[in-house]
Amino acid sequence: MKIDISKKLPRDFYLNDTLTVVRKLLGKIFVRKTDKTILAAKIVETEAYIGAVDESAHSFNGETKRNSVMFREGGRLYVYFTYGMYYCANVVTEKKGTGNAVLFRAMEPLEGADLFALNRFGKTELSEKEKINLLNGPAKICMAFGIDKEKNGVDLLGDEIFILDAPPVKKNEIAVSERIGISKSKELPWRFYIADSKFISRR
DNA sequence: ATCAAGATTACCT
DNA sequence: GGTAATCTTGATA
Repeated sequence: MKIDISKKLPRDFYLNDTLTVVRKLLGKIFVRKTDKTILAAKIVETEAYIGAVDESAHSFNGETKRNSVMFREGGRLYVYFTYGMYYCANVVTEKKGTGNAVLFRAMEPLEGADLFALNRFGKTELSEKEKINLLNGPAKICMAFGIDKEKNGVDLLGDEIFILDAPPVKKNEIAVSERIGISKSKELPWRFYIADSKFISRR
């Protein structure tokens, strides 16, 4: 797969309404470039977190040291540490000060399978089940891409981590549900995924 | 200063 | 389906 920088999503994409961005991100290509390697995957599952009304959003009680990136202008990566051992990655949305973001929950590997495999399982020969499990959870994505707190706040309009445009997923191919793994504001139907993808997280 | 909870995962029966 | 692992953060005192 060729990486065409001209297709990088522009700032305006991220400044749209969060519930628009959370759907439009489905099908887009998340990319991390390092010196010699390119990692790329198709986004197949996302969740919206909207600070003003969402008790489960990290930003709900206002800005803190941990969540400060959520309050910056849309288009940056918000990476947080949780459960003592995992990182999860979001993209910040909307204008500065709003405290909104979209969590990446699952992706389909496109480029860099060997490095994904090494980062996740310490080997390159994977079973079919392991191949499916490479990126099908928010912390798995960070493990596979090598994303940790060093990447918190990185601008997705830069050259290391960015998202490429791709044809939109048809509305009737997008499924909606309640979000996973939260205890507050559970009723909000803000999880979106490509209905027929094998690579979504479960539970 | 102390403490409980957590946007999870892997492994168990 | 159940739970241990593991530790930072934010809230409360």
